[in-house]
Amino acid sequence: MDDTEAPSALPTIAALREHSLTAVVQHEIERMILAGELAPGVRLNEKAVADTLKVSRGPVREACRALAELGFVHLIPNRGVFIKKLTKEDAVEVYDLRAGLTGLASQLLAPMMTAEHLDRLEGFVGEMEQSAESADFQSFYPLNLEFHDYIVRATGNARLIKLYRGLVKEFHLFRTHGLVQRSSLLESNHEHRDIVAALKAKDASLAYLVSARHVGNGKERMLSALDDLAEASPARHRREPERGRIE
Amino acid sequence: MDDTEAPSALPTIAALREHSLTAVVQHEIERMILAGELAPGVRLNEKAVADTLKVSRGPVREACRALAELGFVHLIPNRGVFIKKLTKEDAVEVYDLRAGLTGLASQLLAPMMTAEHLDRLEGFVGEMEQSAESADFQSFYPLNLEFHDYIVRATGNARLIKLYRGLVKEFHLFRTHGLVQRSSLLESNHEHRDIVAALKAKDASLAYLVSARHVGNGKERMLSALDDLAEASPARHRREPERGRIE
DNA sequence: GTTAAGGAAATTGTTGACAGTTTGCATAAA
DNA sequence: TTTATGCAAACTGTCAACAATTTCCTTAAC
Repeated sequence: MDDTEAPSALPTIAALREHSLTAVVQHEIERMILAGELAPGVRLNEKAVADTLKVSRGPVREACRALAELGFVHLIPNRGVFIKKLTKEDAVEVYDLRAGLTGLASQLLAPMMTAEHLDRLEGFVGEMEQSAESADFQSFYPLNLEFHDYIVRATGNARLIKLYRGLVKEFHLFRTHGLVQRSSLLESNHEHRDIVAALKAKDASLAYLVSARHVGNGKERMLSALDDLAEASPARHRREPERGRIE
Repeated sequence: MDDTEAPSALPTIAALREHSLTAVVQHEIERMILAGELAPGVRLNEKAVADTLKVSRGPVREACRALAELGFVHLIPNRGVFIKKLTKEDAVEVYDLRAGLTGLASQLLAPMMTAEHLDRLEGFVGEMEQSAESADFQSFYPLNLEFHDYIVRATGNARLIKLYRGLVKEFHLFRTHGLVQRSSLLESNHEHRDIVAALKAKDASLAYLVSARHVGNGKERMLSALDDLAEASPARHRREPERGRIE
């Protein structure tokens, strides 16, 4: 089974033909949201977006429909599309789901573990160990992403892969919104070792447990960090971002 | 801003305003797919759909974009939208995911179980018991759906609820395509009792295990049934549905 | 008989325009 | 000053038309 998706081999012809205007617009809006260029809660002005991207409103509207289904924006009839606002409750939801899917991926992979899988995973853990020891969050973070993505990919379950990556994107949103802190790198990587060990032993139940708990620990760290934050500035009431326009 | 408005007296106006043409079209196409009126693999003729529903192509295209993100249709640039074909591999994917999400829901609900939760769940199991004893699949099936949906709903995790219900819809598709058989009702309900028992004991790990296994058993029954089917008519090669038009 | 080429028809991609609704401002009344 | 009212601008919802691409049928060559 080929579980490694070709990164970007020959996007020459295929890329141009695969990318309709709508797809490009969708990708661009998604990028803007993930990059924080579109603040949560603001309304997307269809015409403004269309003019900026040099297209008509049709593709923009189609892209927004897709993004709404993906959960990045919210549609209100006759009002327009609004960038989804993410609350602490949303973070909890995403963490819980991510824990479940991460655990499920490990559980599914455990019985089909190959030597190559083990090699790759141990490679990631080794690299992360180095990053963690030098407290290099910059290099640790993408490795961490790739480690978990690799496990999910290796299951071969396309739906699981899609859902998981969607959650990871939402998770990125929390980072840009400052809801996530850098956790203890060494501690995190120790949990990675536990995951690999369970996979190596082909113990599906254990693999689920340690994987789900790994994400769950991240959730707990976030919640306690948020509580600390609230304690530091207790009377701070939430500011409601009003409607606004892009550009 | 405290608008002391009457709770939810007239959904008539709200309902109309909530439903844009696009939403109606999306719902209608989804219904046609789930009802089997649109066969897998066939192309959706935008103009034909638009004419049938008495709308222009714009809303149809927007609806299709949303349905593509939901996984019901597949978009091929310059070719059109195609109803997703579901294979045995798809069924396995959906089963595995559904097992994971079902397990996750039980795991999340376990620590927050209330007396009312227990009451409702035991009620469902009791009703299913009656249906199972009289081999009344017709009444058992919706009860079974509601039992599981209730557990998922009770978690309060909106994303989990949405994903789970999406999978259930896909699962319905397999039923209409004959990939799923009526399993042993009594056996299935016995597993329901195990789930409720684990939830009652607030044992999250056990709740996950029995819930996930419950769905996993369904998967195994489907696979073995499929194998039997293949054995019965061995040389039957899969017919490739060609492109076609609706109506 | 099979394969290749050409062109017409059908279909999708995209655009601009119009209708209905919402928003915001200005004016007026209390 | 505050609150209501009405009008104008802006925006979304929808549609019909045009452009680009694909599909299909006909014709011709081997």
